[in-house]
Amino acid sequence: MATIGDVARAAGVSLSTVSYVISGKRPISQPTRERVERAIRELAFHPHAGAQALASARSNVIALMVPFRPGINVAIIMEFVAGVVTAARAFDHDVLLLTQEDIQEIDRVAARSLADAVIVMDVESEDPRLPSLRALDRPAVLIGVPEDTSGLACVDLDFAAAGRLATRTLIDAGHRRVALIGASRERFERRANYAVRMRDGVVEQAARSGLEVHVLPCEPTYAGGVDAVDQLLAEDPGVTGLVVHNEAALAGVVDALDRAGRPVPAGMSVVAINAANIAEGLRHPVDSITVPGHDIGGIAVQMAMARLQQDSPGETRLVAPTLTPHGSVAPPR
Amino acid sequence: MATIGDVARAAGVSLSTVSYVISGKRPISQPTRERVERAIRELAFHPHAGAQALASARSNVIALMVPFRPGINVAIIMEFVAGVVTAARAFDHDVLLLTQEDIQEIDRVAARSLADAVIVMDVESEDPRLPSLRALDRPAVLIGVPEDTSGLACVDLDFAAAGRLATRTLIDAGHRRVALIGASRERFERRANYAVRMRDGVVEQAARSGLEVHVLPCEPTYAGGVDAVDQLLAEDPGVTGLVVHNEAALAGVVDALDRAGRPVPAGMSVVAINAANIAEGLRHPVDSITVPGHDIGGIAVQMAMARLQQDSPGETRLVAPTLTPHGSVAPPR
DNA sequence: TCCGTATATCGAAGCGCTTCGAAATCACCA
DNA sequence: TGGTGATTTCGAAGCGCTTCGATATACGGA
Repeated sequence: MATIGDVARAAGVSLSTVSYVISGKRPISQPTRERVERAIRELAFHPHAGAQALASARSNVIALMVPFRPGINVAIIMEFVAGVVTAARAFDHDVLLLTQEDIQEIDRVAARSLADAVIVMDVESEDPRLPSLRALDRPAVLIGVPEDTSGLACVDLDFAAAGRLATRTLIDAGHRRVALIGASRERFERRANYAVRMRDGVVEQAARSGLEVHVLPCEPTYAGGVDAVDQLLAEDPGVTGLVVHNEAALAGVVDALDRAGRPVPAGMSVVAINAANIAEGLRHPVDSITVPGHDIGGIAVQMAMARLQQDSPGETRLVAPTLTPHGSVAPPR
Repeated sequence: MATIGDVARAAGVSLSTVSYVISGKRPISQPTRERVERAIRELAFHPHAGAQALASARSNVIALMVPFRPGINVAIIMEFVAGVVTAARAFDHDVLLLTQEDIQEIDRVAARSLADAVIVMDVESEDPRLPSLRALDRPAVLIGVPEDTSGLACVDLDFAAAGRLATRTLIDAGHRRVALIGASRERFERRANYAVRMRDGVVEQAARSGLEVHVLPCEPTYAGGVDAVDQLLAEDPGVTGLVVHNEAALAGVVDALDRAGRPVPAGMSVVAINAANIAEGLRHPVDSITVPGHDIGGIAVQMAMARLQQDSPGETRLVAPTLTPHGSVAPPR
């Protein structure tokens, strides 16, 4: 494996000149630079990551903490991850994978100077990792918005806006009785921020039109969706517009509506919030606000990089939702 | 951030003694070791990863190349990843994430000494990465089995055995007409090894009982499953046992059988191969051979670690399948 | 008592890079 | 022609750790 010394010898310059050619931190004359670059190419030189990290106090690695606990929405997680990796590479950084099982991993990675910055996914309202993250001596970016964001950098979909958008779509189509099939009761009880913000958005938008919303928590399974529909139609058969914020239950919801003689969209208009590539796999495709996981992951990296340049104050960035129609919203009959 | 020098001073020993206490590569007397360990604890010392990598020529990092291309089975990917990370941490290694977009990433990571070993997921029969992997100057483990495994370390589910097991389950229940709804035509045409091996296992097991198998490729969507069932029932209504090796289509298959008056299991017995946590989300749960992604990921790490100790010859490890019944197999009516 | 052997610890070199200050070179003008 | 400042390159120190050979100490046997 060639070293920077080999390159220097081949190009007939000093070690430091090669280093400056690579980093661009000092001006190097055109001819010298060309000789060095040629030597680098010919020797297929790649700087030793450890040596670089040691000398420069920068690892060029971002740590990414991914939730692996069961029940998590895998598709969307993968999108985030892909977005983070892609963006990180664009900044010439690599991504180190951490699991959520052990909070201490954050500190270990920082203390060992393994990573320059940390991105944490799936942050909850009262996340146990918040103290560590606040105390961390390097940039941290949270995907998800905790209750108290002071001093933190956060990014997420604007779930309140998504709730409003979904609801407005139904109302604009003429629906006057609207329901929300949301996250599981457990999520609401733990005050999972996305679930709460979403619900508040739906309720608020409906209130603007003088409407009330029937809110049903729902287990994140096919059966959960079926149960929620059964319950809804029993308690409130006049509902004609439905917002579904529960990806795993969506198929069950659609099927149950079908079997109840309320097929989408003739018998029930539906708007869902979910990961991309879900809406198409259903018996009846559903208008969707997809979580732009790739974009959000990219923004998280940008925020981390910015904070690596200069430490910035806390900031929460909420990405605006967009709705993709699939013909599941029709006027009420 | 404390350095090993701080620890040495605090414990009143030399630098090298601290290093040997940490690595255990030379015997250190009990009292000395205790003093050093106390100093480490009190200073919260963590060795600098870059310095360690530089001095020891070992980064303690495994690179993991994950497929992010669309259409991939996300759930199972996540299981692999989780298995790899968990196992890696058990060996005191971290995991660096690479995407499949760029083959050169493997070489870059190796040349920079960023990773000690590489694990590559979703390897195809004629994978474009095979040359790089064969030429690599450090251990590589493939998840998936290419056509020519010479000199390579591979691990995967034993799909042929899975095919035999699924088929035997149906035959033992009394079924004499059996079909396979498999991967997409495109997968078969590209000779995706898992698709082919699975099919061969099914066909072989059936042949042992003197039976033939109706094999249908199937698009990996809900609609694909519906289409496959329609086609099957049209062409071969006498089929009573079905093996489904197409996770995304499974829901469509089950629903289509339902609507065709052939509900599972009364009208059709079904065994599926899929990721865990899929079978339960269906209208009718289905007997499943789940891909043990977590285990396979762990084995991949073990293989990499073993090859870090001493280079071993090529080896392919196939994990035996296990079937979890969910009541979707009944005697033919 | 002295030597050989085993055990425990030390010291220094070196891993491959970055970075700072200084040296060398050059152009230009007085 | 010498001096000045700007431009380009060099040299050496140092980042924090590992590891090899050497030293120091202890112990048992002759």
